[in-house]
Amino acid sequence: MAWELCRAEGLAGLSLRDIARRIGMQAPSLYSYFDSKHAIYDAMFADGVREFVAQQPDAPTTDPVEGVKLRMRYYVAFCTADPVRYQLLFQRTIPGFEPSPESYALSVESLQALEAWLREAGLDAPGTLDLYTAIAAGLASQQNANEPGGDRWTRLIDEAAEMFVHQARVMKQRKATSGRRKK
Amino acid sequence: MAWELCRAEGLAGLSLRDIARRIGMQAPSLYSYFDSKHAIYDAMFADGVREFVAQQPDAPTTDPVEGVKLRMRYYVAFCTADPVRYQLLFQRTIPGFEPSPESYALSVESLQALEAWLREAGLDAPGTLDLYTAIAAGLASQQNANEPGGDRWTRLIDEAAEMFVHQARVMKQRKATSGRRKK
DNA sequence: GTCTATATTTGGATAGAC
DNA sequence: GTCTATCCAAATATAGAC
Repeated sequence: MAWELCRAEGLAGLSLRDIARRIGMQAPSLYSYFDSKHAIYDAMFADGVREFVAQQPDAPTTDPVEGVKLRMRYYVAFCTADPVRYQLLFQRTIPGFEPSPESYALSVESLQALEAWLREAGLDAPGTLDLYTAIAAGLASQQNANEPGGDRWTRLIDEAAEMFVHQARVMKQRKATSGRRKK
Repeated sequence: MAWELCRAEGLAGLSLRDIARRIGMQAPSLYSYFDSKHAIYDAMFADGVREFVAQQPDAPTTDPVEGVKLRMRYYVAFCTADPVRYQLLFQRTIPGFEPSPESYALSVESLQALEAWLREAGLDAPGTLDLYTAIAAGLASQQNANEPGGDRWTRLIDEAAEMFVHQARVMKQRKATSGRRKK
């Protein structure tokens, strides 16, 4: 079915009537497919995560800097391509909406995949994953909030990736050093 | 007047009735002070920016790492102390709301002050300011979205500050080098 | 300047014909 | 399964008494 159509548009302040009209239907027809408006949100949430995972490029763990650049570019492009989807999936500021456990599990999986990738790339000190998500989310968030459609922040991705990998290595080094010291 | 009271609570999905009740009034009484709900948003936006500026700590430009740590701690604490205020001021996802030119000017001023501070601290290569705001916003955004009230991201602030200053210096160095090369 | 009462609009959801 | 018609609740905003 073509529910993906409405995804590209928006829903933060959209009514069921608006959503329905965009896909050439009347509002009540939506209830043949979904129990409530939140069920629509949830389906879009799950759909968004699946698409994020499916289209994610393979990134080399043998060259962490290049790999992180690739991954960050993809993430930020995904977020800025559809700010409303970004809001639904990552900002979670839709009033009253929380994804169902099943949908949420999808996003947890995706995060674990990122964690595994970072480990494989040798970037696995505590806090490294969270630092990564903060940097990537920050670039996307600033771009969407202050200059949607522009590149004032997206053009910093490569520099940010280098910065992150450098810091991740420092963190790992510190961990090793303090570990030795403790022994 | 005590309109600041409602600021601490929330408004993303709040009605005028809710706002009014929190300050011990009835909804229509608000119209003695504001022309519309958006006018309330705008007043809260301006008020939030003013408070952000007023309470900002002095940070030493003589020790950029320490200064950035101080500033980032303050920014993230300000954002996480009141996620709804954060949404209103920095995420800008309140449906239909845009600050008035006068209110917006306040936030531009604040950003220019940050830029001036960074320059004074010697961190003034192109993109440095935007990298700073991305990192700070990313930490706040992730904390609020994924673990409101926790410290999973806030505890990374000092590390992030060190990382940022290091990168800012790299960027400045590169600029100087490429400048020489061009000459 | 604050209240009660109410107008007006809008949005989510249901009923029932086709 | 999609439509029209409609119900019901909630929200912004206004009118007018006090």
